[in-house]
Amino acid sequence: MSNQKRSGDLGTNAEAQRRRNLSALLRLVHESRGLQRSTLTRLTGLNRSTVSLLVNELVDRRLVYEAQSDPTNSVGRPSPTVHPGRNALAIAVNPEVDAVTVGLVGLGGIVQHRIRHSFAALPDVHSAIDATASVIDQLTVALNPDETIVGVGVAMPGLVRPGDGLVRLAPHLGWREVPFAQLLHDRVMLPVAIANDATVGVTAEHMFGAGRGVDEMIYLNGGASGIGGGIISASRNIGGIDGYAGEFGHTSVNPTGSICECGAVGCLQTEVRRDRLLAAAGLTDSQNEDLDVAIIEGRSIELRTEVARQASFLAIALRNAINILNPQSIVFGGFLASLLAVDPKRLREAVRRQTIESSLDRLTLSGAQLGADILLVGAAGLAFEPLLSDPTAFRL
Amino acid sequence: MSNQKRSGDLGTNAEAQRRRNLSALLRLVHESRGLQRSTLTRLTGLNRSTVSLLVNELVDRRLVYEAQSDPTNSVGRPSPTVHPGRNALAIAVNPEVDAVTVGLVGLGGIVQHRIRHSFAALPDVHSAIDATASVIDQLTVALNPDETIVGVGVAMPGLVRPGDGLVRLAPHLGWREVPFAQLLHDRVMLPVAIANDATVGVTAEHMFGAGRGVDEMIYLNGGASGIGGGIISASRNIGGIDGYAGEFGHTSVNPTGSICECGAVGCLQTEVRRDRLLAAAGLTDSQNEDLDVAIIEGRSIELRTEVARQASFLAIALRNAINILNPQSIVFGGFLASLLAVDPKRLREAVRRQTIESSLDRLTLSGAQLGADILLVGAAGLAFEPLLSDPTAFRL
DNA sequence: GTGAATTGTTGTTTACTACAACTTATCTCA
DNA sequence: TGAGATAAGTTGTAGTAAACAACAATTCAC
Repeated sequence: MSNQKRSGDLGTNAEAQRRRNLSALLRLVHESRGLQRSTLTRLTGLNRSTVSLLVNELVDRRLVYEAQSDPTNSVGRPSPTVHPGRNALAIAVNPEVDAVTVGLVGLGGIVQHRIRHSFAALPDVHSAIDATASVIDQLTVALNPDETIVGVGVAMPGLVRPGDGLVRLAPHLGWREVPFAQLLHDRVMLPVAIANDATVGVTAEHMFGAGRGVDEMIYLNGGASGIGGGIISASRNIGGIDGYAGEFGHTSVNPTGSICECGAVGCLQTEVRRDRLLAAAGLTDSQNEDLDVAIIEGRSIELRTEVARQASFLAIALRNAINILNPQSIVFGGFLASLLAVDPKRLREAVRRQTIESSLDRLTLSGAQLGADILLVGAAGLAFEPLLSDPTAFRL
Repeated sequence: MSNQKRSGDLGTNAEAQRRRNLSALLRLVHESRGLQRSTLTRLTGLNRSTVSLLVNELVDRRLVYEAQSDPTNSVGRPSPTVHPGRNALAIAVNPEVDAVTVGLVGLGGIVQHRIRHSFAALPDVHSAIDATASVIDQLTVALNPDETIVGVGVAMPGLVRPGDGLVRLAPHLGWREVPFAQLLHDRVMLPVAIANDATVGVTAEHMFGAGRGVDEMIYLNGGASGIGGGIISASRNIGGIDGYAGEFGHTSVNPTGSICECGAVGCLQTEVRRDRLLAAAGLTDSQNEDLDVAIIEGRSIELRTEVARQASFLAIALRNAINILNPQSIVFGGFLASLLAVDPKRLREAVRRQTIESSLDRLTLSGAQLGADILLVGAAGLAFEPLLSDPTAFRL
């Protein structure tokens, strides 16, 4: 590559300008899953003729395609709709304790295939890599010749070092200092990007779910293994210096509470736990699909009491998050969504009592919208990132 | 103004490119207080000849000036040093309960004059505006003819709505819904920008103080009226949707603590308080300059006990902040700096016990460096922002 | 004092977007 | 049904900004 000039530099030259403009257009098309060329003109502020040239370049590169728009009943020449191209695909991977899920995802965040490979026992790194790689092979073999995998994105339940994708610690998988990205790359020979699962989740909800159009949001997910979170500010992910930001599960809500695996006392995730809800509901671990219904129905006094107890601890964590980050939206996933849904007013009121009035004015609390696809969509977003930030490097 | 194209748009045209490059150069010169042209070439990645043209344009606009560099003992033609221009000045304002401080600040964050106007009693809005405006008049009358005030920046102890600069609530001044920016603008006929004092403080420490070169930092300031904070992530201020982010003083550290003026229980600032330290040190409110020395010396058992107690609550707040934001640096101002300085290892150890190991690896805890100037430097930064982001609009 | 190294300067070239004029497609209303 | 209005795609030209290359200036090393 002869050109030294990359986006890390502060200056902008003509080539960088075109890269930026193509990137802006492709991102808009990706995030909206298709919009009119005239809308692109308005949103970018670029001249009509320039948008025409740039869109044509994206069409040439097969990154987008144009189609007639639905009749709009308005005067003037109809503007074609620009859709995300169907040939650029990403592989999304989500390793868990009992399975690895691999998805094939298109631009626009559309999950086209999903394959879940179950494990009989907690997988070690090599069997996880083996399984993942063989599922990826299976997916890539089935591709049409004109379809291209631009990369692999992994949503990892653990702490991941950005840059090299080293998994510092994945407590529930029992992994420590595992170069997962490198290992997977060596097997599938595709670019591999990794991030924490909650980080990936917040990006997905921000782009395609409950956080659309929201610039400042927090995502909190409650799973079997604890509570994870991600932060979006100014429409960008807040990762912190090592990518470990968003660990709301380890914030203090009860200084007299029990000891967390992290060593601290009274973490949010030692007090707000799915297993306690399951126990209060009289369900076993395998019945966790029934938990949401049980919570909403408030089946027993024990369950209602536990729900109320956990909601009050959750409110403390929310108070801290709100006072620190002043978000516009907090989105709840997993069983936390049920803790909200069972009585949204109660949770909101509990938070209201603890926060500065103004901070709550424009805040919405809501459930995640992407369901089972959230981590696949988010992981695919990691894989698409190089394409979106520099479309000039890709021609399908 | 005939050109509709402004930076809010996503697209980039030639004019925007030049604006961005001039802005990048001027920011570098401002933040470094002077660096060599060859360094600018390296940092921006632009061509030598381009930097030459752009710097000349900034010189023409009197925003920077060039001077011979000190001999460097290295081969090659010496590169001149580009210094921030001396003619562009900002007015910085910091209203407090007993006085308003007004400063005259140059590019590079250099405070040239500081005038403190004391109030006999808590000022109402109009007397505060009157006093501020008259001090500003006093400063502007004394200017040389070639010096220009580019704007006024205000560091406000309270919640400020970005955009229109409405002061939603300044509890200690007793102000509520005060259009301070508008009122001051009407009097001095200069652009007025306002932000919360801690927000302004973190920007100042980030640019010129303990946070230089740090991309992810938190600033926590302990004053008579409580604890405020500001957040920098990816080198940008995190304000939240209404600019109220960073209110670490109202995060929960003690669910069984006392009731805060915000209505919640056990806020950091109900437990970590300057007045309790003064009382434990046997000092009156007017002796607060002696407090820092007393804390460091550990004058009495009462004081040492209170310091230890407050440090343990501070550690809980830090734990939460670290787990949420994963900062590289936390900078302490006011009496919090003394709570750190009296035993940095103890505080760090208390935090270590509560946080994920990896999050602490690269974290530094340190005291603020800018001293009394911090709010003036930060407020001036608000006023300089339009100049820095679009130097093409200014010619002095 | 000569050569190597680094950087400023100048004239030319290249690339990208804006602009203006024209064309196309749709709706409205007589 | 057709003229006019409106909106937007298309095309050729122009303008602007940065890169590039060659040269000049300055310093150090030997």
